[in-house]
Amino acid sequence: MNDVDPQMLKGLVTLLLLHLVAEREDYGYALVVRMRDAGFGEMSEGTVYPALARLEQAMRLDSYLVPSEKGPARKYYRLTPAGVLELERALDAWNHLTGLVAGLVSKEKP
Amino acid sequence: MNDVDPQMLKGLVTLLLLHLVAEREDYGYALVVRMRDAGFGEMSEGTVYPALARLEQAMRLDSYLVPSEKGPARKYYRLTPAGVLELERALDAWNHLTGLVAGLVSKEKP
DNA sequence: GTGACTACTTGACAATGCGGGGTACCTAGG
DNA sequence: CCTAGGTACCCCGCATTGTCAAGTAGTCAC
Repeated sequence: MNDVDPQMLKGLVTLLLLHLVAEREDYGYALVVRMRDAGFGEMSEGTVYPALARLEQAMRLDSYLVPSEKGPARKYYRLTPAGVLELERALDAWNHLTGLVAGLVSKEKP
Repeated sequence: MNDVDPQMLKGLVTLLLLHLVAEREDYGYALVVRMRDAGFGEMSEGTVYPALARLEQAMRLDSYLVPSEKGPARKYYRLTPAGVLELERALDAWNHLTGLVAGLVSKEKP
């Protein structure tokens, strides 16, 4: 019932995609579905595909095509070593950020 | 020693500013300093002032000038009723978001 | 061949953080 | 006087990135 603020998603998509791919190599459309299932329903293909392309161009991911019985070939993504590092970095940044915010905001019930 | 990912800050500045002003009515420059002290050193005046202006234009904040002994007049900000609601909404969105991410990411120590 | 589902891509658009510069006021040092 | 520095505000251009809509294609069922 709750929407996620689109602006708050910025920079998070990277973290999410790297994490999902780290869990299991997958292709774009499936990643969209997995994010939808995880509660990020607002994140549509127009968000995910460009983000994947950026990550690939930045050498955090690489890809390989796998033919599908049901439709066009699927482009699977896999973490590069740089991608693994980037995932750690992004996770640290996220934890750091949530820590800071929690420290600020939770002054009403100490 | 850790930088905050600029992209992850998007949409969060609003929440932070509303929260800080809710804690204590304050003026722009002081808010910049308070954010710096809170660990958001990257958030410069170029970020805060426009954000405050946006919030005022959106009727979440209103402002009044107070002369200062040390420099130009200070523009103090105060929450409007809509600002209070917006703060709650932003806080809910933030908690919702961190909850979703935590649910996704913390599968390595269940 | 039409429709539906899968799958990827692209483009115009908008929001917003960042950096640098600009204005102005005051105090203190030379 | 004039310069430096701290306070305080504002604005512009830039880059990043999410959104929405449209487009291309393949497969399958009717």
